[in-house]
Amino acid sequence: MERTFLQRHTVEAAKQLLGCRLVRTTDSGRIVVRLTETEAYRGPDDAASHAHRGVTPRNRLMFGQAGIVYVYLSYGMHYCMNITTEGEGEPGAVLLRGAEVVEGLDLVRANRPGVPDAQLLNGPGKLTKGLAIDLSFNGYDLFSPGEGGLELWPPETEKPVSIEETGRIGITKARELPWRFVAR
DNA sequence: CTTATGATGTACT
DNA sequence: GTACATCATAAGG
Repeated sequence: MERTFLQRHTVEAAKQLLGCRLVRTTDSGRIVVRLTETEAYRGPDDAASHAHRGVTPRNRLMFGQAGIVYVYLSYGMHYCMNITTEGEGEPGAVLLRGAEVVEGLDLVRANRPGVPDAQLLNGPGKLTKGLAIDLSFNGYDLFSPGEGGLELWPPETEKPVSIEETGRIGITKARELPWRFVAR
């Protein structure tokens, strides 16, 4: 996987991330998931985006280079994970909203006690909890050499995933933009 | 300093 | 379907 994969219009990047593998390595073992739900967030043209009104300390990563992990605390209790997109100075990020477990099911279960398998990772806060991703990953470079416990791998097959396109979820502004994508 | 708000999840009716 | 927990952030005074 290369950084150029994300150096493009965020909507394109959000679609191409579907089917990709996110690999999380911890002391307890390795978790591999397949991304099944993403949402694109841009800048001035996107009223629902954190970057809509320019740079702030929180959203600054959205304005930097692509391939950086952007994590923030949502509603005071859940973490949401994004991957930055576009070029330097052009704001954009893709919110990871859902995934399915490919490897390490018991590790994910351990992170989500009492939850049925079908609901382990079907939401942005659930995904970060299941993969044990928190604010310490904010600013993490997916493409820097070395071991950090998180990697992005291409889809396992060349076969393109079929994509369902809908309005975004859980926002009050710019709901009409069809920037949510679900792998079918 | 103060205050309103939210890219959510869970429990409950 | 509705209620609510809980706090960093951003914007305003």
